[in-house]
Amino acid sequence: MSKRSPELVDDSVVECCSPLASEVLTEKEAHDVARIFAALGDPVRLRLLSMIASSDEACSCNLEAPLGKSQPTVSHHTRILAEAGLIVGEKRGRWTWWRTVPDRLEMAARLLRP
Amino acid sequence: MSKRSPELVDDSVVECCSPLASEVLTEKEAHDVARIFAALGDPVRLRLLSMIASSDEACSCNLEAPLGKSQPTVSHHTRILAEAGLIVGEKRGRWTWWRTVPDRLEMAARLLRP
DNA sequence: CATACTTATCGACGTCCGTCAATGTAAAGG
DNA sequence: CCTTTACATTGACGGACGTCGATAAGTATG
Repeated sequence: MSKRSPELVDDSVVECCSPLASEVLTEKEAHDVARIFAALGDPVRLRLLSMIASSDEACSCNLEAPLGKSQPTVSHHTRILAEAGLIVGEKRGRWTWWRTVPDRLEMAARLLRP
Repeated sequence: MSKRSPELVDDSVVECCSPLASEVLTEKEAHDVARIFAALGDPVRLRLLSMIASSDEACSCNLEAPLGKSQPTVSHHTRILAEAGLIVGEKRGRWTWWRTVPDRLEMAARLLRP
């Protein structure tokens, strides 16, 4: 999909982490989890994710205008969300349709709340 | 507590946000929430938070060594976590004791999971 | 007070991030 | 084919971030 850094966040993270409080994160766990939260740590990406989650499928063409960002910028952000495993894109005909990955959101939530 | 940017994340955020999916975040909501997730988006801060959460109170003196970071760096990170409302520090005697703020973690989790 | 100790702040450095114009790529429809 | 459409990638720029040494500010103890 991309030449450099196709690197998705390791899937083992999904299994790995019981709530933060139960045990101290290792360095690797912290690194992987941080990438997920970092993806959530930008206002534009949060609104992007929010838009996708609200209408359970969204194509990029509907995202640029409400965000007020350029097409490359939107593409950049969808990529980061996708690499964090929070959304997935499916190309159908002309458009790419984005959906959230509930398991991933669930997993992130589980880290914060027992 | 600090000369510049004592600016905590607006508390109204705690009320504001139903799950991401239910309604598209406004720009302000996204901005405030992003600061919280951004605070979680660094491996060192995650381990820091994890350590504090595990032993429900921790003093900075116990944090530097296991993190392998300098004292100013640890101080920097505790400050960011505190400004995000995720931890609070209490000065008792010589040391500052840090605790997590369960409501904040709960709120962040609620955004991700209905 | 003087000293030791703990934490916060400052200044500097290198790196990463968000942004966009320009360009590339791939598919659809004539 | 060629044009149009949708999206990705590149390159560049400014700003934010993580880090640490040095230093300041605050607090216990002699």
